[in-house]
Amino acid sequence: MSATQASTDRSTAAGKVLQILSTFDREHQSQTLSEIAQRTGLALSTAHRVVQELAGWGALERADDGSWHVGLRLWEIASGCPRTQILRDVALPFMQDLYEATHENIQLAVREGTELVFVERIAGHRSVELLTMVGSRFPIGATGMGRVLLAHAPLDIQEAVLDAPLRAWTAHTLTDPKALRAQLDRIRREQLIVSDRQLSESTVAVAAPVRIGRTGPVSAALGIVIAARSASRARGLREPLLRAASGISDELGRRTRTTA
Amino acid sequence: MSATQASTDRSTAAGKVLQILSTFDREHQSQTLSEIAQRTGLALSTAHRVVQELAGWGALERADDGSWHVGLRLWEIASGCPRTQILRDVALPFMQDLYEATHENIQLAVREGTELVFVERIAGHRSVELLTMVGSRFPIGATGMGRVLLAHAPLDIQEAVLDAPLRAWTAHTLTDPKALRAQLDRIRREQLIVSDRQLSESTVAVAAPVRIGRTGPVSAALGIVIAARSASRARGLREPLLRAASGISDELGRRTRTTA
DNA sequence: GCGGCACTTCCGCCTGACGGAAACCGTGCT
DNA sequence: AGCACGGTTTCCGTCAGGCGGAAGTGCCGC
Repeated sequence: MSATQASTDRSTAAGKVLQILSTFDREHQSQTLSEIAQRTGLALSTAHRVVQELAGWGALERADDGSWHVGLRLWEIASGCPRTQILRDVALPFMQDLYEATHENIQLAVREGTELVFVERIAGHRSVELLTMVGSRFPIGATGMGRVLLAHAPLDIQEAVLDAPLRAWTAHTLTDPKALRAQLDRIRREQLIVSDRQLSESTVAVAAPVRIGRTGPVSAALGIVIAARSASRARGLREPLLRAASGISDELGRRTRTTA
Repeated sequence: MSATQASTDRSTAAGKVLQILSTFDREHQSQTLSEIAQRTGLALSTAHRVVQELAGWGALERADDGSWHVGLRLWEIASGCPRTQILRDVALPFMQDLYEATHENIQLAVREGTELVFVERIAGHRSVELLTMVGSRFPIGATGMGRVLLAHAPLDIQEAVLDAPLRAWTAHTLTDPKALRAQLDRIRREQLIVSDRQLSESTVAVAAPVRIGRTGPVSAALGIVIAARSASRARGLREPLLRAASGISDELGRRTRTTA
């Protein structure tokens, strides 16, 4: 009976729903029933039944070509996720202003575990091509924004990241734990980081922490990403970035105080 | 069989997951286990088990005070919802420009059934207080943006809305089906609507359809919402709104062509 | 027509979900 | 301290609902 499912053991009913939903990741936003069955390891008939049920609820929708994708209803529910919603509501106007002042890519991200998740982004037509999009994940050590979050993360997280080998995304990526540790110290001192071509050869980022209230815990990172060829502009972005970040922090503090 | 499952039949396993997720609506973004059990009608122990499982997966998260809310993982998956994602990706830069030109509330919405769902919004610090937020639903007949979508919806939807009694949200809301029908005609002719205090006494909206390609099906509505007291400005917003809407339409057409 | 593919439906076996009940907290009141 | 209470967690016997193999359907393309 179901002998060899060592690590793939997801036999609970709720688990099946989650398994199926999880297949709809960045690379597979739209897939056929058989793909779903394949990727989850479920029997076709089982996948079919669950998918039908999810569809009946609006959690999945079917495209004209017969493939499935995440439905509007699920998006609605999920868009109420407080981690992102409060943050977005509060941050957007500030990001707005920042964009208007700089016309560069403005990004907002939170930490989950040892990864960075992008929550919101403002970009004009003619901005740099970015690897990142809303909802995508990156290892926390690889980007300026990630390092900001890492610098303020619980110690066990920091150690975990520093102990693991650091991947070199570009020729400039810091891979020496010592150097990274020093950089984290500096972030804590200066509340800011200028990150030069760490994730991609063509981009430079400036990033700062967003807190809950002026001195509260760090809940997100705000960053500006510019083309590496105009790296000289980075210096001028520090001031507006810090202003925006502390504006968001203050507003977050105000809201959570009254809410709680 | 399965004869009389009128409304109370929610006995499937996947159903329980969905029932629970559905409780996390606009008004209940954060709730305790007992609330969930109550609102779903599930036994406490059952709710507990399922919630635990969802939490194990990151679909739900627990706040410091012990209450539950939607988790980041679910948000990530759902943020891949094509209906909203493609739209947002394409539309944001244009909404951006539009905001910069007008400094008013810029909103983007899609239709689902006979309802309007807000997908994205750009708003400055000092903008009008709005009833709407990203992810919220409204009856499609009540707003300018909704009527734009209604005007281009399948006929059965149109009839369904026109046949049902129209709620008067304000003293100015159109409630006569004849008048509404005329307005829909006009929207189709002019590709634009100025909607005067239909949903709230304090706001006026200008809205236009967003298509897939220049002549494709209408997939969303783009709108600008301003304070009713500055209604005179509405006229000047028509041009930029139409420009932005057709910009988005063109870009959408381009992308879906290459993707498909 | 025929084989192949992707999806849908059927149905009997059996497992994993169900929920009542009881234990386990933390908190506030006396 | 003792107690009562609301919310949460664990346990476990019963049994209904999920499971998936297999057969049926519909749709190409050869």
